[in-house]
Amino acid sequence: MKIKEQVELLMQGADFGDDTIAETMAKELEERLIESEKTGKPLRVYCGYDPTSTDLHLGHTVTMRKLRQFQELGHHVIFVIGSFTSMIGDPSDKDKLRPQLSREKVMENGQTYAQQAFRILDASKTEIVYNHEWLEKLNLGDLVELASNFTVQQFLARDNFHKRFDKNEPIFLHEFFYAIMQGYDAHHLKADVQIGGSDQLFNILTGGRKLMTYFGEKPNIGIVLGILPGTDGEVRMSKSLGNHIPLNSNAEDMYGKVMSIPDKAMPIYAKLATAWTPEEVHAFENDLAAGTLHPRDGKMRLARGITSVFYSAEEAENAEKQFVTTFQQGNVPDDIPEYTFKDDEKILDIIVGQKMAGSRSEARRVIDQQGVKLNGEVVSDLNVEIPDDAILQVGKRRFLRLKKA
RNA sequence: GGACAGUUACCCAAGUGGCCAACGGGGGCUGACUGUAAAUCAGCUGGCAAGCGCCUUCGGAGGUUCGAAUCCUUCACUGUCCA
Repeated sequence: MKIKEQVELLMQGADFGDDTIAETMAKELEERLIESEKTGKPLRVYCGYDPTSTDLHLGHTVTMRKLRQFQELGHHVIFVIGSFTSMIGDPSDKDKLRPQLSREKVMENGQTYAQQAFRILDASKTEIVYNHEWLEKLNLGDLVELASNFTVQQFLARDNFHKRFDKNEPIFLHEFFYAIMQGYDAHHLKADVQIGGSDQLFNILTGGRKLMTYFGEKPNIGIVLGILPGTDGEVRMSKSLGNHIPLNSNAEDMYGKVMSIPDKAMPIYAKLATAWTPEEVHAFENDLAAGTLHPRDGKMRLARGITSVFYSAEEAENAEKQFVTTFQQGNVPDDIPEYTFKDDEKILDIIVGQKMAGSRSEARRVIDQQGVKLNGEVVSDLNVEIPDDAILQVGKRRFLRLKKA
Protein backbone atom coordinates (compact mmCIF):
# COMPACT_ATOMS: atom_id res chain seq x y z
CA MET A 1 0.00 0.00 0.00
CA LYS A 2 1.31 3.41 -0.91
CA ILE A 3 2.09 5.81 1.89
CA LYS A 4 -0.64 8.20 0.73
CA GLU A 5 -3.18 5.42 0.92
CA GLN A 6 -1.93 4.40 4.32
CA VAL A 7 -2.41 7.92 5.58
CA GLU A 8 -5.93 7.99 4.25
CA LEU A 9 -6.74 4.68 5.88
CA LEU A 10 -5.20 5.60 9.19
CA MET A 11 -6.87 8.98 9.28
CA GLN A 12 -10.25 7.52 8.44
CA GLY A 13 -12.74 8.37 11.15
CA ALA A 14 -10.48 11.00 12.69
CA ASP A 15 -12.26 14.01 14.06
CA PHE A 16 -10.12 16.79 15.43
CA GLY A 17 -12.82 19.41 15.33
CA ASP A 18 -10.31 21.66 13.61
CA ASP A 19 -9.03 21.39 10.05
CA THR A 20 -5.64 22.86 10.80
CA ILE A 21 -4.87 20.24 13.38
CA ALA A 22 -6.13 17.52 11.06
CA GLU A 23 -3.82 18.67 8.28
CA THR A 24 -0.85 18.96 10.59
CA MET A 25 -1.39 15.50 11.97
CA ALA A 26 -1.86 13.94 8.55
CA LYS A 27 1.31 15.61 7.34
CA GLU A 28 3.35 14.52 10.34
CA LEU A 29 1.98 11.02 10.06
CA GLU A 30 2.99 10.86 6.42
CA GLU A 31 6.50 12.03 7.25
CA ARG A 32 6.88 9.51 9.99
CA LEU A 33 5.56 6.67 7.88
CA ILE A 34 8.09 7.52 5.20
CA GLU A 35 10.83 7.59 7.79
CA SER A 36 9.71 4.28 9.22
CA GLU A 37 9.76 2.72 5.78
CA LYS A 38 13.25 4.04 5.18
CA THR A 39 14.74 2.90 8.47
CA GLY A 40 12.68 -0.27 8.67
CA LYS A 41 11.71 0.64 12.20
CA PRO A 42 8.02 0.16 12.93
CA LEU A 43 6.16 3.00 14.58
CA ARG A 44 5.26 2.69 18.23
CA VAL A 45 1.51 3.21 18.47
CA TYR A 46 -0.37 3.27 21.69
CA CYS A 47 -3.77 3.82 23.16
CA GLY A 48 -4.63 3.94 26.80
CA TYR A 49 -7.69 2.40 28.36
CA ASP A 50 -9.16 3.13 31.72
CA PRO A 51 -10.73 -0.13 32.75
CA THR A 52 -13.60 1.38 34.66
CA SER A 53 -15.97 -1.23 33.31
CA THR A 54 -15.64 -4.84 32.25
CA ASP A 55 -18.42 -4.98 29.78
CA LEU A 56 -17.09 -3.56 26.55
CA HIS A 57 -19.30 -2.31 23.78
CA LEU A 58 -18.88 -1.29 20.18
CA GLY A 59 -17.88 2.24 21.16
CA HIS A 60 -14.81 0.91 22.95
CA THR A 61 -13.64 -0.86 19.85
CA VAL A 62 -13.26 2.22 17.69
CA THR A 63 -9.74 2.92 18.88
CA MET A 64 -8.93 -0.79 18.87
CA ARG A 65 -9.83 -1.02 15.21
CA LYS A 66 -7.43 1.82 14.56
CA LEU A 67 -4.69 0.00 16.44
CA ARG A 68 -5.46 -3.05 14.38
CA GLN A 69 -4.95 -1.09 11.18
CA PHE A 70 -1.51 -0.07 12.36
CA GLN A 71 -0.81 -3.67 13.28
CA GLU A 72 -1.71 -4.83 9.82
CA LEU A 73 0.69 -2.31 8.38
CA GLY A 74 3.43 -3.84 10.49
CA HIS A 75 3.69 -1.34 13.31
CA HIS A 76 4.16 -1.98 17.00
CA VAL A 77 1.05 -1.65 19.10
CA ILE A 78 1.08 -0.94 22.82
CA PHE A 79 -2.09 -1.47 24.78
CA VAL A 80 -1.84 0.64 27.90
CA ILE A 81 -4.03 -0.21 30.82
CA GLY A 82 -4.54 2.84 32.97
CA SER A 83 -3.95 1.03 36.22
CA PHE A 84 -2.75 4.29 37.74
CA THR A 85 -4.66 6.91 35.81
CA SER A 86 -8.01 5.24 36.25
CA MET A 87 -7.58 5.58 39.96
CA ILE A 88 -7.59 9.31 39.41
CA GLY A 89 -10.57 9.34 37.12
CA ASP A 90 -10.39 11.05 33.78
CA PRO A 91 -12.29 14.33 33.84
CA SER A 92 -12.72 14.19 30.06
CA ASP A 93 -16.18 14.80 28.81
CA LYS A 94 -17.66 14.59 32.24
CA ASP A 95 -19.23 17.27 34.27
CA LYS A 96 -18.59 15.22 37.33
CA LEU A 97 -15.76 13.28 38.79
CA ARG A 98 -15.44 9.68 37.98
CA PRO A 99 -15.39 7.39 40.96
CA GLN A 100 -11.92 6.32 41.91
CA LEU A 101 -11.28 2.62 41.67
CA SER A 102 -9.17 0.36 43.81
CA ARG A 103 -6.01 -1.17 42.42
CA GLU A 104 -7.38 -4.71 42.65
CA LYS A 105 -10.51 -3.79 40.79
CA VAL A 106 -8.52 -2.01 38.13
CA MET A 107 -6.16 -4.93 37.58
CA GLU A 108 -9.07 -7.30 37.40
CA ASN A 109 -10.94 -5.14 34.93
CA GLY A 110 -7.77 -4.68 32.92
CA GLN A 111 -7.55 -8.41 32.32
CA THR A 112 -11.09 -8.77 31.00
CA TYR A 113 -10.59 -5.61 29.00
CA ALA A 114 -7.56 -6.99 27.24
CA GLN A 115 -9.24 -10.30 26.57
CA GLN A 116 -12.13 -8.64 24.84
CA ALA A 117 -9.76 -6.36 22.96
CA PHE A 118 -8.14 -9.42 21.40
CA ARG A 119 -11.28 -10.05 19.47
CA ILE A 120 -10.01 -7.19 17.35
CA LEU A 121 -6.31 -6.98 17.99
CA ASP A 122 -3.75 -9.61 17.13
CA ALA A 123 -2.74 -10.82 20.57
CA SER A 124 0.64 -12.07 19.43
CA LYS A 125 1.56 -8.61 18.17
CA THR A 126 0.25 -6.58 21.06
CA GLU A 127 2.26 -5.38 24.02
CA ILE A 128 0.23 -4.87 27.15
CA VAL A 129 1.54 -2.56 29.82
CA TYR A 130 0.19 -1.08 33.03
CA ASN A 131 0.91 2.55 33.65
CA HIS A 132 1.20 2.28 37.42
CA GLU A 133 4.53 0.61 36.74
CA TRP A 134 6.11 3.94 35.90
CA LEU A 135 3.70 6.56 37.16
CA GLU A 136 3.84 5.24 40.70
CA LYS A 137 7.55 5.86 40.83
CA LEU A 138 7.37 9.57 40.21
CA ASN A 139 7.92 11.66 43.29
CA LEU A 140 6.66 15.08 44.20
CA GLY A 141 9.72 16.76 42.73
CA ASP A 142 9.16 15.02 39.41
CA LEU A 143 5.58 16.10 39.43
CA VAL A 144 6.42 19.72 40.09
CA GLU A 145 8.90 19.63 37.24
CA LEU A 146 6.34 18.15 34.88
CA ALA A 147 3.65 20.51 36.03
CA SER A 148 5.83 23.55 35.43
CA ASN A 149 5.30 23.06 31.70
CA PHE A 150 1.69 23.99 31.99
CA THR A 151 -0.25 27.03 32.97
CA VAL A 152 -3.59 27.08 34.69
CA GLN A 153 -4.90 29.08 31.75
CA GLN A 154 -4.12 26.24 29.39
CA PHE A 155 -6.26 23.96 31.44
CA LEU A 156 -9.02 26.47 31.86
CA ALA A 157 -9.07 26.97 28.11
CA ARG A 158 -10.26 23.44 27.86
CA ASP A 159 -13.96 23.47 27.28
CA ASN A 160 -14.95 21.05 29.95
CA PHE A 161 -12.96 22.78 32.68
CA HIS A 162 -14.05 26.14 31.38
CA LYS A 163 -17.71 25.29 31.69
CA ARG A 164 -17.35 23.95 35.18
CA PHE A 165 -15.38 27.00 36.18
CA ASP A 166 -18.12 29.26 34.89
CA LYS A 167 -20.81 27.28 36.61
CA ASN A 168 -18.91 27.38 39.87
CA GLU A 169 -18.67 23.64 39.87
CA PRO A 170 -15.67 22.15 41.58
CA ILE A 171 -12.57 21.38 39.57
CA PHE A 172 -10.26 19.33 41.68
CA LEU A 173 -6.58 19.91 41.42
CA HIS A 174 -5.83 16.26 40.81
CA GLU A 175 -7.94 16.38 37.66
CA PHE A 176 -5.26 18.53 36.12
CA PHE A 177 -2.76 15.77 36.73
CA TYR A 178 -4.60 13.46 34.43
CA ALA A 179 -3.41 15.13 31.26
CA ILE A 180 0.10 15.38 32.68
CA MET A 181 0.18 11.69 33.48
CA GLN A 182 -1.12 10.78 30.08
CA GLY A 183 1.58 12.94 28.58
CA TYR A 184 4.14 11.13 30.70
CA ASP A 185 2.85 7.82 29.39
CA ALA A 186 3.57 8.97 25.85
CA HIS A 187 7.05 10.05 26.87
CA HIS A 188 7.78 6.87 28.77
CA LEU A 189 6.62 4.66 25.92
CA LYS A 190 8.49 6.73 23.34
CA ALA A 191 5.30 6.77 21.36
CA ASP A 192 5.17 7.85 17.75
CA VAL A 193 1.43 7.78 17.57
CA GLN A 194 -1.26 8.00 20.15
CA ILE A 195 -4.85 7.00 19.48
CA GLY A 196 -7.82 8.35 21.38
CA GLY A 197 -11.42 9.40 21.21
CA SER A 198 -12.15 13.04 20.48
CA ASP A 199 -12.59 13.58 24.20
CA GLN A 200 -8.86 12.89 24.41
CA LEU A 201 -7.86 15.77 22.15
CA PHE A 202 -6.70 17.89 25.03
CA ASN A 203 -4.86 15.12 26.81
CA ILE A 204 -3.06 14.04 23.66
CA LEU A 205 -2.17 17.43 22.30
CA THR A 206 -1.61 19.49 25.40
CA GLY A 207 -0.44 16.67 27.61
CA GLY A 208 1.52 14.39 25.35
CA ARG A 209 2.98 16.67 22.77
CA LYS A 210 4.02 19.36 25.18
CA LEU A 211 5.77 17.04 27.56
CA MET A 212 7.55 15.15 24.83
CA THR A 213 8.80 18.41 23.41
CA TYR A 214 10.05 19.32 26.87
CA PHE A 215 11.97 16.06 27.04
CA GLY A 216 13.52 16.83 23.69
CA GLU A 217 11.62 14.14 21.86
CA LYS A 218 9.59 14.31 18.72
CA PRO A 219 6.04 14.91 19.88
CA ASN A 220 3.73 12.02 19.20
CA ILE A 221 1.13 12.22 16.52
CA GLY A 222 -2.41 12.20 17.79
CA ILE A 223 -5.11 10.40 15.94
CA VAL A 224 -8.28 11.57 17.54
CA LEU A 225 -11.26 9.55 16.44
CA GLY A 226 -14.89 10.52 16.27
CA ILE A 227 -17.26 9.30 18.91
CA LEU A 228 -19.54 6.46 17.97
CA PRO A 229 -23.14 7.34 18.78
CA GLY A 230 -25.33 4.77 20.46
CA THR A 231 -28.27 2.95 18.96
CA ASP A 232 -30.32 6.12 19.38
CA GLY A 233 -27.99 7.79 16.89
CA GLU A 234 -27.67 10.87 19.05
CA VAL A 235 -25.36 10.61 22.03
CA ARG A 236 -22.20 8.62 22.55
CA MET A 237 -22.59 4.96 23.11
CA SER A 238 -22.64 4.15 26.76
CA LYS A 239 -23.86 1.33 28.87
CA SER A 240 -25.36 3.61 31.45
CA LEU A 241 -27.45 5.28 28.77
CA GLY A 242 -28.62 1.90 27.58
CA ASN A 243 -27.86 2.68 23.95
CA HIS A 244 -24.92 0.33 23.65
CA ILE A 245 -24.15 -2.73 21.59
CA PRO A 246 -22.25 -5.08 23.91
CA LEU A 247 -19.39 -7.12 22.49
CA ASN A 248 -20.56 -10.18 24.28
CA SER A 249 -23.91 -10.25 22.58
CA ASN A 250 -24.40 -13.09 20.15
CA ALA A 251 -24.26 -12.54 16.41
CA GLU A 252 -28.05 -12.31 16.05
CA ASP A 253 -28.33 -9.66 18.74
CA MET A 254 -25.46 -7.67 17.42
CA TYR A 255 -26.86 -7.73 13.91
CA GLY A 256 -30.29 -6.74 15.16
CA LYS A 257 -28.96 -3.93 17.31
CA VAL A 258 -27.10 -2.43 14.38
CA MET A 259 -30.30 -2.66 12.36
CA SER A 260 -32.00 -0.55 14.98
CA ILE A 261 -29.81 2.50 14.56
CA PRO A 262 -31.37 5.47 12.78
CA ASP A 263 -30.54 5.92 9.11
CA LYS A 264 -28.55 9.06 9.68
CA ALA A 265 -26.07 7.22 11.88
CA MET A 266 -25.06 4.81 9.14
CA PRO A 267 -22.10 6.77 7.74
CA ILE A 268 -20.42 7.25 11.09
CA TYR A 269 -20.89 3.59 11.93
CA ALA A 270 -19.38 2.66 8.60
CA LYS A 271 -16.34 4.81 9.34
CA LEU A 272 -15.78 3.83 12.93
CA ALA A 273 -17.02 0.31 13.41
CA THR A 274 -16.43 -1.66 10.22
CA ALA A 275 -13.28 -3.05 8.70
CA TRP A 276 -14.05 -1.37 5.40
CA THR A 277 -11.45 0.45 3.35
CA PRO A 278 -11.77 4.18 2.73
CA GLU A 279 -12.98 3.45 -0.83
CA GLU A 280 -15.68 1.13 0.42
CA VAL A 281 -16.80 3.67 2.99
CA HIS A 282 -16.92 6.42 0.40
CA ALA A 283 -18.89 4.28 -2.01
CA PHE A 284 -21.31 3.40 0.77
CA GLU A 285 -21.86 7.02 1.70
CA ASN A 286 -22.21 8.16 -1.90
CA ASP A 287 -24.65 5.44 -2.85
CA LEU A 288 -26.80 6.22 0.15
CA ALA A 289 -26.76 9.93 -0.59
CA ALA A 290 -27.51 9.33 -4.27
CA GLY A 291 -30.35 7.00 -3.43
CA THR A 292 -28.90 4.13 -5.45
CA LEU A 293 -28.52 2.14 -2.26
CA HIS A 294 -31.75 1.53 -0.38
CA PRO A 295 -31.32 2.58 3.27
CA ARG A 296 -32.57 -0.75 4.51
CA ASP A 297 -30.21 -2.70 2.28
CA GLY A 298 -27.40 -0.37 3.26
CA LYS A 299 -28.09 -0.96 6.92
CA MET A 300 -28.13 -4.68 6.34
CA ARG A 301 -24.76 -4.47 4.67
CA LEU A 302 -23.55 -2.41 7.61
CA ALA A 303 -24.96 -4.82 10.18
CA ARG A 304 -23.28 -7.69 8.41
CA GLY A 305 -20.02 -5.80 8.15
CA ILE A 306 -19.95 -5.01 11.84
CA THR A 307 -21.07 -8.44 12.96
CA SER A 308 -18.38 -10.10 10.87
CA VAL A 309 -15.72 -8.12 12.71
CA PHE A 310 -16.51 -10.19 15.79
CA TYR A 311 -17.91 -13.35 14.27
CA SER A 312 -17.13 -15.48 11.26
CA ALA A 313 -18.64 -14.67 7.90
CA GLU A 314 -20.94 -17.70 8.24
CA GLU A 315 -22.19 -16.57 11.65
CA ALA A 316 -22.85 -13.09 10.34
CA GLU A 317 -24.69 -14.48 7.36
CA ASN A 318 -26.74 -16.69 9.61
CA ALA A 319 -27.60 -13.74 11.84
CA GLU A 320 -28.84 -11.92 8.77
CA LYS A 321 -31.03 -14.85 7.77
CA GLN A 322 -32.50 -14.98 11.26
CA PHE A 323 -33.22 -11.29 11.11
CA VAL A 324 -34.97 -11.55 7.78
CA THR A 325 -37.17 -14.46 8.87
CA THR A 326 -38.07 -13.10 12.25
CA PHE A 327 -38.47 -9.41 11.69
CA GLN A 328 -38.93 -8.78 8.03
CA GLN A 329 -41.20 -11.74 7.39
CA GLY A 330 -42.57 -12.06 10.90
CA ASN A 331 -41.83 -15.75 11.05
CA VAL A 332 -40.79 -17.83 13.98
CA PRO A 333 -37.03 -18.05 14.31
CA ASP A 334 -35.31 -21.41 13.95
CA ASP A 335 -33.79 -21.69 17.37
CA ILE A 336 -36.21 -21.13 20.16
CA PRO A 337 -36.05 -22.40 23.70
CA GLU A 338 -38.31 -25.22 24.71
CA TYR A 339 -40.29 -25.63 27.88
CA THR A 340 -42.24 -28.58 29.16
CA PHE A 341 -45.24 -27.36 31.07
CA LYS A 342 -47.25 -29.16 33.70
CA ASP A 343 -50.93 -29.81 33.50
CA ASP A 344 -51.96 -27.25 36.08
CA GLU A 345 -49.92 -24.42 34.60
CA LYS A 346 -51.92 -21.61 33.08
CA ILE A 347 -50.63 -19.41 30.30
CA LEU A 348 -49.89 -16.69 32.85
CA ASP A 349 -47.78 -19.05 34.95
CA ILE A 350 -45.71 -20.01 31.96
CA ILE A 351 -45.13 -16.47 30.78
CA VAL A 352 -44.02 -15.28 34.21
CA GLY A 353 -42.22 -18.50 35.13
CA GLN A 354 -40.17 -18.43 31.94
CA LYS A 355 -39.38 -14.73 32.42
CA MET A 356 -41.17 -13.64 29.29
CA ALA A 357 -42.70 -10.89 31.43
CA GLY A 358 -41.57 -9.28 34.66
CA SER A 359 -44.69 -9.87 36.69
CA ARG A 360 -48.16 -11.32 36.43
CA SER A 361 -49.58 -7.82 36.05
CA GLU A 362 -47.24 -7.14 33.17
CA ALA A 363 -48.14 -10.42 31.53
CA ARG A 364 -51.84 -9.58 31.81
CA ARG A 365 -51.16 -6.21 30.29
CA VAL A 366 -49.41 -7.70 27.28
CA ILE A 367 -52.30 -10.12 26.82
CA ASP A 368 -54.71 -7.20 27.04
CA GLN A 369 -52.72 -5.48 24.35
CA GLN A 370 -53.04 -8.48 22.07
CA GLY A 371 -49.34 -9.10 22.30
CA VAL A 372 -49.50 -12.78 23.19
CA LYS A 373 -49.97 -15.44 20.55
CA LEU A 374 -50.31 -19.17 20.79
CA ASN A 375 -49.59 -20.89 17.48
CA GLY A 376 -50.18 -17.55 15.79
CA GLU A 377 -53.57 -16.99 17.42
CA VAL A 378 -53.99 -13.97 19.66
CA VAL A 379 -54.66 -15.07 23.22
CA SER A 380 -57.52 -13.30 24.97
CA ASP A 381 -58.60 -15.90 27.49
CA LEU A 382 -56.37 -16.45 30.50
CA ASN A 383 -57.56 -20.02 30.73
CA VAL A 384 -56.86 -21.08 27.17
CA GLU A 385 -56.27 -24.72 26.65
CA ILE A 386 -52.63 -25.07 25.76
CA PRO A 387 -52.10 -27.68 23.10
CA ASP A 388 -49.17 -30.03 23.14
CA ASP A 389 -46.25 -28.75 21.07
CA ALA A 390 -47.33 -25.14 20.69
CA ILE A 391 -45.38 -21.99 19.91
CA LEU A 392 -45.91 -19.26 22.46
CA GLN A 393 -45.03 -15.75 21.34
CA VAL A 394 -44.93 -12.78 23.69
CA GLY A 395 -44.52 -9.46 21.94
CA LYS A 396 -42.45 -9.45 18.81
CA ARG A 397 -39.37 -11.23 19.88
CA ARG A 398 -39.95 -13.60 22.73
CA PHE A 399 -40.66 -17.14 21.63
CA LEU A 400 -41.06 -20.40 23.50
CA ARG A 401 -41.86 -23.88 22.29
CA LEU A 402 -44.28 -25.58 24.65
CA LYS A 403 -44.52 -29.30 25.26
CA LYS A 404 -46.94 -31.01 27.53
CA ALA A 405 -45.45 -32.98 30.39
C1' G B 1 -15.47 24.69 61.14
C1' G B 2 -19.82 27.62 59.42
C1' A B 3 -24.06 29.04 55.92
C1' C B 4 -27.46 27.43 52.39
C1' A B 5 -29.72 23.91 48.96
C1' G B 6 -31.21 19.10 48.00
C1' U B 7 -32.54 13.41 48.57
C1' U B 8 -39.67 11.37 44.88
C1' A B 9 -40.85 5.29 40.89
C1' C B 10 -35.56 2.49 35.78
C1' C B 11 -33.55 7.95 34.80
C1' C B 12 -34.81 13.29 34.89
C1' A B 13 -38.49 15.89 37.27
C1' A B 14 -43.59 18.04 39.37
C1' G B 15 -46.14 17.67 43.77
C1' U B 16 -45.63 21.24 49.94
C1' G B 17 -51.85 17.82 54.80
C1' G B 18 -56.97 14.42 52.05
C1' C B 19 -58.99 14.52 44.82
C1' C B 20 -51.43 10.73 45.13
C1' A B 21 -49.60 4.54 42.99
C1' A B 22 -48.17 10.19 42.71
C1' C B 23 -48.44 15.68 36.60
C1' G B 24 -44.80 15.91 32.66
C1' G B 25 -40.46 14.18 29.88
C1' G B 26 -36.94 10.19 28.75
C1' G B 27 -36.49 5.09 28.59
C1' G B 28 -39.10 0.44 28.29
C1' C B 29 -43.37 -2.56 26.62
C1' U B 30 -47.73 -3.43 23.19
C1' G B 31 -50.46 -2.33 18.81
C1' A B 32 -51.07 0.18 13.87
C1' C B 33 -48.23 1.64 9.81
C1' U B 34 -43.56 1.03 7.10
C1' G B 35 -38.26 0.37 4.34
C1' U B 36 -36.01 -2.71 9.74
C1' A B 37 -36.35 -3.55 15.93
C1' A B 38 -35.85 3.54 11.87
C1' A B 39 -39.57 7.68 11.65
C1' U B 40 -44.74 8.61 12.83
C1' C B 41 -49.40 7.69 15.52
C1' A B 42 -52.16 5.34 19.66
C1' G B 43 -52.21 2.76 24.30
C1' C B 44 -49.70 0.75 28.60
C1' U B 45 -45.74 1.35 32.25
C1' G B 46 -45.35 -0.68 41.42
C1' G B 47 -47.32 -5.56 43.03
C1' C B 48 -51.30 -9.22 44.28
C1' A B 49 -56.41 -10.49 43.22
C1' A B 50 -58.66 -8.85 38.52
C1' G B 51 -65.33 -7.72 41.34
C1' C B 52 -65.63 -3.85 44.66
C1' G B 53 -60.54 -4.42 46.80
C1' C B 54 -55.85 -5.15 49.27
C1' C B 55 -50.49 -4.45 49.93
C1' U B 56 -45.62 -1.86 49.19
C1' U B 57 -43.20 2.98 47.46
C1' C B 58 -41.68 9.48 47.80
C1' G B 59 -33.28 9.06 51.69
C1' G B 60 -33.47 6.15 57.10
C1' A B 61 -35.80 6.11 61.98
C1' G B 62 -39.32 8.20 65.21
C1' G B 63 -43.52 11.69 66.08
C1' U B 64 -48.08 15.05 65.23
C1' U B 65 -52.91 14.00 62.80
C1' C B 66 -59.10 10.83 61.67
C1' G B 67 -55.54 11.17 57.49
C1' A B 68 -48.67 12.83 55.36
C1' A B 69 -44.52 12.39 49.73
C1' U B 70 -46.34 16.91 52.00
C1' C B 71 -45.91 19.31 59.17
C1' C B 72 -42.23 18.34 63.50
C1' U B 73 -37.69 15.81 65.59
C1' U B 74 -33.44 13.25 64.54
C1' C B 75 -29.86 10.65 61.67
C1' A B 76 -27.46 9.66 57.01
C1' C B 77 -25.86 11.06 52.35
C1' U B 78 -25.10 14.59 48.10
C1' G B 79 -24.08 19.45 46.28
C1' U B 80 -22.71 24.82 46.38
C1' C B 81 -20.56 28.80 48.99
C1' C B 82 -17.40 31.34 53.04
C1' A B 83 -12.53 31.35 55.55
